[in-house]
Amino acid sequence: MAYEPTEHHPAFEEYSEAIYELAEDGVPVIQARISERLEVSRPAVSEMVRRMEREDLVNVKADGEITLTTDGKELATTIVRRHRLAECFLTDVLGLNWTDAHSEAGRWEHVISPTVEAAMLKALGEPQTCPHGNPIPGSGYTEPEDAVVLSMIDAGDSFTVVRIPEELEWEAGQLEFLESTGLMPGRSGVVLSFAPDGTATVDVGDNPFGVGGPTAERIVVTPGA
Amino acid sequence: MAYEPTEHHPAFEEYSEAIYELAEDGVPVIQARISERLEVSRPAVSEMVRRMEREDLVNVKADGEITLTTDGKELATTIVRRHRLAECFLTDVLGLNWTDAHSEAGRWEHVISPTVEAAMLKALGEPQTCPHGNPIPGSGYTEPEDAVVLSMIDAGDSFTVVRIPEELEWEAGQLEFLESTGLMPGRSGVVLSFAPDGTATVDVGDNPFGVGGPTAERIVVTPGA
DNA sequence: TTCACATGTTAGGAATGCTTAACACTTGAC
DNA sequence: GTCAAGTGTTAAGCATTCCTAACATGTGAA
Repeated sequence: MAYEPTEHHPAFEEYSEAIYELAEDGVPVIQARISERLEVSRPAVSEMVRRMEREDLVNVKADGEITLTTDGKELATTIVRRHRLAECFLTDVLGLNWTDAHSEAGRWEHVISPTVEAAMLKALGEPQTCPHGNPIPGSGYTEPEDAVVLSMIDAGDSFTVVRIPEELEWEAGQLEFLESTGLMPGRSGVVLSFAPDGTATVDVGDNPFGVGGPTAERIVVTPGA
Repeated sequence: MAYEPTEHHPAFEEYSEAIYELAEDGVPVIQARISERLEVSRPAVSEMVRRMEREDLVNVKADGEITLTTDGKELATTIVRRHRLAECFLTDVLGLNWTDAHSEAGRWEHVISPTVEAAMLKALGEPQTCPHGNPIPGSGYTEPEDAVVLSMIDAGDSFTVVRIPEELEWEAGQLEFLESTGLMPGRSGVVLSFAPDGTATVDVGDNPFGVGGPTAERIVVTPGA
């Protein structure tokens, strides 16, 4: 890796991760989106993108789209891998809930060394996804081919949750809600109905509850139980 | 706690910890010692001490000795506790060696939350010392009353290792050496001889080996096997 | 007594990463 | 065509934390 995390540029790690995850979520990777995801001003992003370009971590296309270079991708996948591994570890070994695990992992990802990463991977039995179903880079995980978003399921049909995209994890209260309702990877349920505004009413075993349209358009599921 | 670690002054945590450990090791707590332990310039320490004084984390006596205030002590014990807990966790749960655990913990101490701290404490069965035998603040640990430094043991007498002070952990290669020879807390051995320069030759089961004078004056042991 | 060494401080500067204010440009809606 | 919204940039500045160079001061040894 050209860029060494030990060089102490935590911001490069944070920005690379954000760029990687925006692309993963299918969001156009432009400065404005990074600004929102990281909750920093647009000038801050502008400056940081320029510096990352200078360090050959990203390229900026003529239309403003930002892509990771080989080095940038290596840095990003390292951080994302450590983040998701840490989430697994925090939930499985230390018993944290989703919300706590997510926010903790946001700090842990910057202090985990290759040694610890290897030890965690071994202790966890080489998991392929984080607790929310997002793939751990390098694990060889591939999403089921018939994966669709929840809003594509017909009313009355059943589904199985595949993953809660990173984008939703950043919305306040979202993880608490999803965990409390049981709408988590591996669980199956039925779409009871759709409201005109796109809100889905689903049942995953306990009580039926509503899932807002934008959320239903992001949660990835497979058809069938 | 008056000072909130979330206020993003990681240096305050580092300096408080250094001050706490210097005092614990019996080293006079002055700026020059902090400068050496943290490997930063003396002007940097001078400035930081002034800022910590302003934030009511430390007091500076007329003779230059630095003491932690109530708030400073609270911050320091929090960080030291997390550091030593992390060392236990990294060695016991993830199987790291002493050296790796020590350097990892130096980063982990700044990202461990109260939630994770509680979970680690539970997972480890409420340990009272770190792997090197140093007390975990708040655990209620008290050092054996007959504890002395290794250099005080008479040649020919046996001893049991109590702890490797933090001071030695910062010396390059020291932890590797001690771990490889088996000179670790709980292990017993015999002092075979002392050289005129203070070097001790000891045997803790395998092959006899020499321990330098300054090191022998710092390792804490109890007389007897 | 004098000199060296240790210690602390001042002054000036740099890197990182953030802010707000202001401006320029594009694009879609009307 | 115009206007508003969205996007990116420049400029100026601030907080944190470090650096080197230079200087002041105290203390112990020769």
